[in-house]
Amino acid sequence: MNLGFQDYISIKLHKTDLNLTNEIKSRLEPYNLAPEQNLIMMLLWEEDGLTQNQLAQKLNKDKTNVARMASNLEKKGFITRSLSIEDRRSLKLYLTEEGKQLGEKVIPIAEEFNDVVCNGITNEELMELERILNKMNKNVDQPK
Amino acid sequence: MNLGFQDYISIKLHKTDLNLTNEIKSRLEPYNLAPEQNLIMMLLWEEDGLTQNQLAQKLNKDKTNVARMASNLEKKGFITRSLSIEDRRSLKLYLTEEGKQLGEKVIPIAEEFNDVVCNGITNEELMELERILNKMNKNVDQPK
DNA sequence: CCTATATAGTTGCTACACCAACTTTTTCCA
DNA sequence: TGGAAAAAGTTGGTGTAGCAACTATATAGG
Repeated sequence: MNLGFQDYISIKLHKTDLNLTNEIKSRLEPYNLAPEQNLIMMLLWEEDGLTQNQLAQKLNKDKTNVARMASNLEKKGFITRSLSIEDRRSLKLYLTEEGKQLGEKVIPIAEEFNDVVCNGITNEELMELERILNKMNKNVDQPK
Repeated sequence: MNLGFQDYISIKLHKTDLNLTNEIKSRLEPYNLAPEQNLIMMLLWEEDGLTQNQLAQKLNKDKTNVARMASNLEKKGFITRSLSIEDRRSLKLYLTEEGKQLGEKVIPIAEEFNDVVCNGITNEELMELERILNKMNKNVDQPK
């Protein structure tokens, strides 16, 4: 076969991902929010009071990462963590007033970023892209 | 607009990238090679004697990462680093015998991985995917 | 019931990823 | 030609990312 470095689709994907991550990182910097911390906040803005475990599943991440990111968000004052009453093993994350207000500034930034990324790309292309990404995910079978 | 968490294309891309990275990571583990270290090796297997700076450009990465990865590869015995004669600021990386032999085992792994990722995906789809990724890269304008 | 197992979270470890600040050469031009 | 600016690497700092091993709680079966 003999593929060259440029021929690996995973490498191209990886580069694009890094590119996008860098861009959103710089856009969020003024708000003292790192990209992955923002993902947690986005989920909390949609539904307050999620546990770390629920977040880990939605984000598809190792629970250790979520724990550390949540800890950082708590230090920054955007959320509080309290033991769940139903299950005292788990921590529920709640937005602080500051965290709620942050959403009003940051959500528009995220939507604007999405617009920029999708500029000149049709809906059909986006759906095609999703379809292909899903195929790849299934192919490597890390079950989400 | 009010996008939900699931609607951001960059998030989907990111998840797929992490998925693929995890898979190749576990495949390379038996060879004592981390995914990004492997990218450096792939470039050296194509062309021995590249400088760290050249690698950083090809990989689209910060020079600090390349420096540390190269240092790790040196510790593992896969490469040596020597000052360039033409420009004594730069370090050239050369494969050791062990590094060369590693390629004969790892390149097939990488190609097999690529096959798995692309399973059930047509060439047209791959080209479409690349086209869209390129658009996104241009849109965020990190000039590659 | 009460131990075996599972689950939520934390800590320690390695590997990216980028920035800022620094050293050492090189280059450029006034 | 000599000093400013640029370029290649390194170091230190923060923020992911996943694994292994650990604590604490919850659940299930004998």
